[in-house]
Amino acid sequence: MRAPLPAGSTLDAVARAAEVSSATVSRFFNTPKMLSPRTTQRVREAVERLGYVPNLLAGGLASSRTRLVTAVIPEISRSLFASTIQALTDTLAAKGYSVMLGLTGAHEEHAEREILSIIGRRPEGIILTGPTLPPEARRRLKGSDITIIETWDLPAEPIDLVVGFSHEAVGRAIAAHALATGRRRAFVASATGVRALARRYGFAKAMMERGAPEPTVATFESPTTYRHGRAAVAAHLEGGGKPDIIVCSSDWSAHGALDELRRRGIRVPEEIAVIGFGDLDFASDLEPSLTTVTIDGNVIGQKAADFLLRRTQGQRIDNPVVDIGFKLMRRGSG
Amino acid sequence: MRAPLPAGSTLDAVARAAEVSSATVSRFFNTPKMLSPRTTQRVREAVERLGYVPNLLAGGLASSRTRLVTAVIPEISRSLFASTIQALTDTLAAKGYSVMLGLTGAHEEHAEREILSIIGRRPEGIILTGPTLPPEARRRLKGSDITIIETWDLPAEPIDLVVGFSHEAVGRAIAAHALATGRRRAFVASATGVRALARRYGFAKAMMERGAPEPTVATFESPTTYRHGRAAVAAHLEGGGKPDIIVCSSDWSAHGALDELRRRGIRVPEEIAVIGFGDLDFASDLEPSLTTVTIDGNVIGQKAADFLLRRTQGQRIDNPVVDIGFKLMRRGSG
DNA sequence: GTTGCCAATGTAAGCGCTTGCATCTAGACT
DNA sequence: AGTCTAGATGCAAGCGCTTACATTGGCAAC
Repeated sequence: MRAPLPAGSTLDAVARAAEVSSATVSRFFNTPKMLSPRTTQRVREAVERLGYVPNLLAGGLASSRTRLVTAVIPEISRSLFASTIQALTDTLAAKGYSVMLGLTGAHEEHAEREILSIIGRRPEGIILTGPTLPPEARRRLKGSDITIIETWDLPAEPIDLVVGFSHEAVGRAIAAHALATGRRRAFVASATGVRALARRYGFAKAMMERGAPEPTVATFESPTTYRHGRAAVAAHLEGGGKPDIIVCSSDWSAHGALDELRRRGIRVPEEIAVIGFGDLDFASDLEPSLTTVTIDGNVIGQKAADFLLRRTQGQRIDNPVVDIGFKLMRRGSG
Repeated sequence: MRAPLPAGSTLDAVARAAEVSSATVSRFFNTPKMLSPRTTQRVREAVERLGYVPNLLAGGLASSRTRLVTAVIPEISRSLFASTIQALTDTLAAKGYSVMLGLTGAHEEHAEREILSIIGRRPEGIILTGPTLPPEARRRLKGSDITIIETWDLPAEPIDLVVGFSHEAVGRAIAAHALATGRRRAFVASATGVRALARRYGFAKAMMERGAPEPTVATFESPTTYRHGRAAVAAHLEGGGKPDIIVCSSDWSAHGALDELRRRGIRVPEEIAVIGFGDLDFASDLEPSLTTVTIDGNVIGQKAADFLLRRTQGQRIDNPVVDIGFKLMRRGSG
C-alpha cells in the first residue's frame, strides 16, 4: 500500500472528531436535510477544524456519479468554441460538475488514445465540439453508455444527442445574400475540414443553381488566420481573379482580407464585398464593419449542459437533435 | 448500492475471461514487462474481446496516483494562456495524464468553491495561470500537499513552484525602448489586474526617472479587446492628448489603436508609435507590423509539465522559481 | 538429487467513500 | 400505559482497482 492521497483527512477522521459515524458525515455533504440541526453543526465544526475536502474519486467510485464532464476540442487556441466551453463550464459548475478538457489535436491516432483516457475517467457526459472522430473512436463512445453530445454541427448519424446547426444551410444563406446584393463572382477562402466543406458546398451549389459561375476556392489548414485571409486575397488578385465577393471561413481571415483589400486601394463593399464567419468580438468594430454569420456558442453550451443534467436525472429526452440555427449579420462590408 | 459505473466491464471480468487473476490484468496495464509473453497475449485478447477500459477512478483511489492535472485560468476565451495550456496538455498527455480545466471567472467567491472542487479530485498538480486567488483559496492550496505551479508571473511569495517572468521588467523594457527611440509622451491603454498594474508601474517609473512626463493611463476590464484599443485612443486624442507613443496591454487593443490612428490619418510610427503585448499570431502581419512583447507560452507550459513530472517521480527541485523572460520585438509600429 | 533463486503469478487487504438496511429515540395516538 | 410512526443515526458491504506479501515452478549451480 502507498501513502494516502495527499490533501487531507478522511471522512472517518471527521466522523471521529465530530463523534458521529462516517455515514453521517457523508450525509452532511450529500443530503444535508437528513441531519438534525445539532448534528449538522457538530459536523460542520469538525470539517472546518480539519480543513476536510471530500475525495471525489472515492465518492465517484462508490456512487457511480463522478460529476465529471469532458469537452473534446481540437485545440484550445483561437477557438470559436471558447464561448461554448465557457457556458458549459459555468452552467455545470453551478451543479457541482467539473469539466475536463480533451485536446485531440490534429492527429487521428492521438484521438483514439485520448478517447480511451477520457472514458477511463467515467465522465457522466462527453461534449464533442470540434473534431470529427475516427470511426473506431466513435464506436467506442457509442458503446460506452456515456451521454455523448455532438455540437456545432448536425451529423447525419448522431452518436447520441446533438446541439448544432447546418453548415450547408449557412453556405446557402450566404449565397442567397450574395445574389440578393448583386454579387455573382465569388472567391472563397476556406478552411480544411468537413464543416467548412459543407459550407462551401452549400454556397457553391446555391450560387450555381441561380446561374452564377462556380466560385473559386482556396483552402487553408484550419483554423484560418488573419494571415491566411491576406495571403489568399493577395494571391487570388495577383492571379487575375476579379471577384465581387470574398467569402471567408472565419472572421480572422475576413479581417485579413479586408486589410489586404484596403492596402490595394480596393473599396469595400463598393468593389468587393467581404463576408466572415463567427461574429467574433471585433467583427462589428472593423472598418467597414464585417458582415458575418453569428452562431450563439453560449446557447450551444447551455443546451448541452441542459441535456446532460436532464440525462443524469433520468429524464428522457424526446428531441435529441437541436438545431439552434444561425444568423447572417449584414454589416458594412457587404 | 447502485448500478455499476457505465462504460464497461471490470478488471475481474477480464481476469475471468483470460483465466488469470485480476492482479495479473492490472499488471498488464501498469507493469507489462512483469508478465510472460503468453500471459500478455491471453490478457490482450480478453481485453479486446470485452472492450475493456480501465477505470481510472478506482485505479487512482487505490494507487493515490490520479494522473490528473488541473489548469486554473480566469476564462477560456481570447486567452493569452492558450498556448501554455496546449503545451501543458500535449506534454502531459504523452505521459498518460489528463488535464482538467478550472475556470474561476471574475468572481472571487466562485474561485473559493472552484478550488475546493479541484482539490476534491486530488490532482497531482495544479497550474495557476491567470488569476490571483483570494487568500483563503491560497491557504487551502498551500495546505494541500498538491504540487502547485504559478505561471505567467513571479509572485513575491510563491505557494510552491513558479514559471513566469517579471511584469515590472516588461514595463521597464518598454520604457527603455521608448526613450531610446525618442518617445517621451506616453499614453497607456491598460487592462485592470495586478499584472497589468505591474507593467504600468514599471513603465511609468522608468519613464519618469529619465525625465519623461508621467504617462496618461486609461484602464479597461481585462482582457482588453480591439474595441478597447480603438475607444481608448479615440477618447484620448479627442481629449486633447498629444502622445508620441501608445502602450497597449494586449495586441488586440494595439490592433484597435492602429486602426483608429489610421482612420484619423495619423502616421505610425512617424507621429505616434504603438506597442502591444503578447505577440499574437497576427501581430507581425499588421500594417505596420506591430512592435510588441513576446512571451513564450509554450515554454511556460512545457516547463510546468516538466516540474510536475519531476515532482511525481520524487525528484527534488533545486530551483523552484524559473524566470523565462520575454523579448521586445521591434517591428514597424515603433 | 538437492538446494537456492528468481521470475511469474496469486491472495487479499485496503484506498475513501456511498447507501440499503437495521436500530434507536421521540413524540403522536389510542 | 402501550403501540405506531417517522425521523435521525449507525452498520457494514461494496465500488474497481493496486500492491505487499505469499506461493509456485523451473532452472542453474552444487
